[in-house]
Amino acid sequence: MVRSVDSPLQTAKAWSRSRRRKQPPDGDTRTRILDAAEELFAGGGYEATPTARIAELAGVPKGLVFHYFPRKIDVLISLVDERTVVVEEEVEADPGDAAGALSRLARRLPLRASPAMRRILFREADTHLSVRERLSRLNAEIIRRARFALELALPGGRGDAARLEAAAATFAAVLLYQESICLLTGHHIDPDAVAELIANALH
Amino acid sequence: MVRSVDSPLQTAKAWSRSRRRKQPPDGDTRTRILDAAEELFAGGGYEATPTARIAELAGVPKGLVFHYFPRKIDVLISLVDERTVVVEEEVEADPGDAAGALSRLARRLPLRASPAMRRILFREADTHLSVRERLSRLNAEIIRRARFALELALPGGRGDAARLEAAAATFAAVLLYQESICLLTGHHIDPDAVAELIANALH
Amino acid sequence: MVRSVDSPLQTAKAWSRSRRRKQPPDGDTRTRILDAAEELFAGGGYEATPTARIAELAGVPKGLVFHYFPRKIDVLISLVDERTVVVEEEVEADPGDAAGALSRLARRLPLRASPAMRRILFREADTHLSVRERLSRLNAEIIRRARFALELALPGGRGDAARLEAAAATFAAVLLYQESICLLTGHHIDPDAVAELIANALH
Amino acid sequence: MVRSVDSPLQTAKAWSRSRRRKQPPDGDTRTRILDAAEELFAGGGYEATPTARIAELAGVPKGLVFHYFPRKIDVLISLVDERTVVVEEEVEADPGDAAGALSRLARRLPLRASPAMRRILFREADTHLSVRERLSRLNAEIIRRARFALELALPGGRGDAARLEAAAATFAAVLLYQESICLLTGHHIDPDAVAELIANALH
DNA sequence: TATGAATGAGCTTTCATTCAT
DNA sequence: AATGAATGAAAGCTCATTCAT
Repeated sequence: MVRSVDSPLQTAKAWSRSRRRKQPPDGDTRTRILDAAEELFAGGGYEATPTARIAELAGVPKGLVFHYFPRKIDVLISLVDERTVVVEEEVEADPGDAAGALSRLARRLPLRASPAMRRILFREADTHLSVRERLSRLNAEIIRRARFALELALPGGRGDAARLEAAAATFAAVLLYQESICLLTGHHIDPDAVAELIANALH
Repeated sequence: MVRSVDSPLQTAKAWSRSRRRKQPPDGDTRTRILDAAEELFAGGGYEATPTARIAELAGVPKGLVFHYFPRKIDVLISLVDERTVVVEEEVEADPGDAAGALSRLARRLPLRASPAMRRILFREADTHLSVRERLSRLNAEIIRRARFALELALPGGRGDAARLEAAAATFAAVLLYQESICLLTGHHIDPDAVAELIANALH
Repeated sequence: MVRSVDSPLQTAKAWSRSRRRKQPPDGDTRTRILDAAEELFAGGGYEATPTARIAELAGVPKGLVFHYFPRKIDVLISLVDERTVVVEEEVEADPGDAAGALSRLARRLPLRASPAMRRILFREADTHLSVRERLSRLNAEIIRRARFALELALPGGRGDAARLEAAAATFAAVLLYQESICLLTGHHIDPDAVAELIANALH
Repeated sequence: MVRSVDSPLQTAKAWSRSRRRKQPPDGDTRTRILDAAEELFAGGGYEATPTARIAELAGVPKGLVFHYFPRKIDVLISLVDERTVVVEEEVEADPGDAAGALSRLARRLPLRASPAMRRILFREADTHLSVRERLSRLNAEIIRRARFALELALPGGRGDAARLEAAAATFAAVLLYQESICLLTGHHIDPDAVAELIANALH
């Protein structure tokens, strides 16, 4: 069964609840290590997190972490690899309602990842290539979908391609960073309002 | 279109040239240490940069770094404190031209900081409170100015306050993170296009 | 007069010989570290002894010291905690012979500790609270025993309580510091002579 | 004018009051450095006191300390040399009253030194030879005087020489360390009571 | 005499990683 | 798979001492 991500605004608590239901009671050792790393990387950052604390939080001996993940960076790589899935599937169009389509995109990012993993994805993007690539694909996918939604709603002008591209990229940027912005500056942005805004802008 | 020297997109080299001309000669050892730290923090991140490498790049003995900055974090704090100035001054209004005003805001962020310092500001926001606060103030100032520019151009509707706020916040988010997005994902966003987009959206 | 093996004046070499025979084999790495620390702390003092030299003398890598003792001070604390036992048990009285009882107390301090540990106990008393507390308890115990020995030998006067207390405290002070005095000033004090002296004084 | 030390129990506050009266308002630079060192060495110990903190407390630049005292150890040496004077002068005898003579000795140690300096003398005895020597001389002088006081009061037996020596040494040990004992263990010893005790013991 | 920047050796401590069991 | 002791390189930081001014 697929982990659904109903909204980028889903809380961390709700996420872990939904995950825990589908897994063995405490999860196997490898999973517990990744769980611990996810929490710690999201909280204090990859560099500032010693492997010893990962092991401690996971409740496993220190040496075991290196049994599953030969180098520390492999924990991060595995985390991103296994716990951030960029969903690249086709979506049905809705010719009449660009704002609605964007709004849906905002509420359901093409990304299966916990809030913690989203944070890691943004924060550790320059720690390792694999993280950056994942983020890049996510960004591209959001842009692709936003462009698709907007194209249908537009009469199809000529020089409008550039504006459309800018609109899609803007929408992606806001979606990706609204969470970080809110965490860092306390300033909340309503994705639906942005969706409507962008859709309006192209009329 | 040509990027002016004042643009946030000016190169690192151009920045340091312009700064050196006007900074007081406050003993260049401390300055060299900060220069080195600025470069290294921007490149590899605060946590991943040993003080020894800062000293090495600055061409000073290791101990001297701690003469000026008792703790490593003080280097970061001083850097942000002294090299990122959020400009909070009044700007002239231009009632007729919201897009132009936003465009000008994009080209001339209310922030005096080198590209490297901007990178540090965004990247190390959760490393220390002082960085987060500076970023927060910058974000608030951009929103304030964007709101101001848009207000004048609007007929002055009733329930439009929320839309206006969302537009301003969106604009700020994109401006702040366009540079990071570009670096991380390679996807470039044209600030002028975003300015026009946002302005259009509110008509 | 021959110093018995139980005497506080037994040599360091004799002590370690006797200990090694009966100590449980509790992983000898930790023990070797403590042995080395005991020797070095006694010789040059806690502050003047680098952990690196402890490791070196113990024949273990530097990092291992911190595996067992997270902070340097923990080595001292553990040393005092595990290697200085203040014996607080009841002793049989000897009503007729106060001098003899004191003499026995002098020869057999209510303290199980090597000469080196005794030195550390006295020298590092203001380095850490735990050391001071141990020394305090030792002092109190000697006083308690001395008072007990003297009480029996006294006819049981009225205002003699104060004199008795002073005598006991004096005896304790001399016993505790005779070793230090001898080391520092070269002046030797015979505990037996002091015992006889104090006993006589109360008649 | 000579600094009088009326009693080993004179408080630190009283001492500094009496000294300040006879000196120029803040004392010259060298004096201020020694004052600061005296306070810090007494408080935290020689090894644990950085020269920088001495300078700071003295209110002089760091470099100046090394102008007056080329090596850190010279501060300690000068302190002991100049601020602990062992008084080796003849005293009038009082044939009838051994207890009184000892009591007077206790109240007026043959040592001109502040309480802080006394603490330094005992604590840093194995830090440097010159300190140890000073302590040794002080001990010897106390013993000499105690012996002198006791000799007169005794009938003058033959084998009593050893007992007399032990008594004198005991008295010295208690006097020297009563202050330390009190500080470390909180156990107070009344010098007068000890004086009477020792005097009684030899009858 | 006064000053504080400069120097570098050495300190405590951290940590990724290895390894024997 | 599991365990935690072992390892040593390197980190942040301290500090006595020097030196140019």
